[in-house]
Order: sequence, then C-alpha cells, then structure tokens
Amino acid sequence: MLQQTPVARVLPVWHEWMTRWPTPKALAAEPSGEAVRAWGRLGYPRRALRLHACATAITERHDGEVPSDHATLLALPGIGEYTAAAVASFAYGGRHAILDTNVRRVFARAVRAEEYPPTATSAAERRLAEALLPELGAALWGVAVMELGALVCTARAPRCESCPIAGVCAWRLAGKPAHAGPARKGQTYAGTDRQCRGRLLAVLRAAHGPVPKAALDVVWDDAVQRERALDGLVADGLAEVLEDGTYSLPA
DNA sequence: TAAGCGTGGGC
DNA sequence: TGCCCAAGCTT
Repeated sequence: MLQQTPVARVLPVWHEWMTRWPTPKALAAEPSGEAVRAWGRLGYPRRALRLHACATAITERHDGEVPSDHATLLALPGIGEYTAAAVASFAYGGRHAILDTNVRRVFARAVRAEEYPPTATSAAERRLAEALLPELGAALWGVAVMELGALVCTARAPRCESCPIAGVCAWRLAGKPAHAGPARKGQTYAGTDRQCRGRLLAVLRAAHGPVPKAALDVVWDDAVQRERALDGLVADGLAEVLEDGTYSLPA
C-alpha cells in the first residue's frame, strides 16, 4: 500500500484491511474484486490485485506464513527489491539495504552533494547503500534513514536546521546547489488513459454488482479512449465483462 | 531501459 | 493556482 503513496493516506485503509483480513489466508479466500473495492481511492489499483495474488501465493506456497527470506519474498507478486528488503529487515530483523525514495534522496545529498538522486536506481546507489549498512542493527539503521528522508530531508523544503547530520552533509556544505540537468518530466494526468481508467474503475467499485456499459460511457466523453481504457482494465484483471455485456469487478 | 500505472495534499 | 511528489513494480 505504501508503494508510491504517502503514509497518512494509507493508514485508514490499512486498518480496515487488517481488521477484515488479518491473515494472508483470509484475503486469499475472497474474490480479487473485493480487494480492488476495499482499495478505495489509494491509486494504482493493480497493487490491490497483486496484494491479493500475493496472499494467494503465500497461502498456497508458504502455508500462509509470510516468508522471511529476501529471495523468497522477491518471487511473490507485487514484491520488488525495496519491499522484499523492507519486510525481511523490518519484520524479521534481516540485514538488507533499504533503498526507497527517501533513502535515495538522503544519500544523494549527504554523500554525493546532489539535491536529487538519479531517475532510476543505479548500481552505484546500491553499492553505497550496502557499504553504509551496519553489521548490527541494520533494521534500525534502515528505518532511521527512511524517517530522516521522510520528515527532515524532504524533497521540497528540507529542514536542514533540525537535521542531525547537517554537519557532515555534503550537499549542505556545498551550499545546497540546485539540481543540475534537465527538469524531471512531470507526470501529466488530465486527459490521460490513467485518468480515464480511474473514472471507470470508480464506477465499478461504487456499484455492488454488474454495471451496464451505459453507466461507464457517461464518465468519459472520448469513446475511442474510453474503450481502450476499459479493454486495458479487463486485460489487467481489474474488471470483467459478463455474458450479458455488463461489467463488474473481478470475481 | 523506459514507459505506464491513480490519487490527493502541500506549497 | 497549477505543479510536484509520494515506503515502486511490471513489462
């Protein structure tokens, strides 16, 4: 849930989920569509699908227990480098480098004297994160750097005056030079397939049952784009077409 | 490797 | 007010 989503927005949904589905087995017992519905407006609803698939895989392959091994975690749906490391470290005390957007920014500034990390995670960043990882207390180190990035060394207006490592921060010592190079490409949203998909899926989530196509047609004017987006949702497994031509969340 | 994938809050 | 960005993953 936290992938690309602020903690504050995740929290209420997470509480709902943990009450309703306290274990992977409980979630796996429901249709994937229920996960998509309970996802609400968190965004990137494919994550709901993958979380459901992950719960199913854990139930079938790991007897309902969340694996503690990094490689085993990595093999699960929706679990990438970061999430595997976070679970192995925070939940099981394993020694793994945590490289999320916060940590990458802290390292870029404190070590490399740059305002922002590169667009894609580089091998150099991984090497650095590994090199800085303490032998003992790696989980505490990981969460500490994450929190530093999330609360102090923020993207927009870093609170250097209350930063515990301001004295050794290469970026601050260099006078906080502005990000050099091309501006990061903004993620335009209005008018995109993404927005269209969001509109369509919102209709399916709100309805507790099959929806006639006409109910989807009214939320997006451009028919060509609308059909493309709807096909995409079906292809992704986020929606289903029933025999009578109505649409619903997946069973 | 780069593009595609939602949504809402902060500045 | 728009624009930026948020505990990334998959193809």
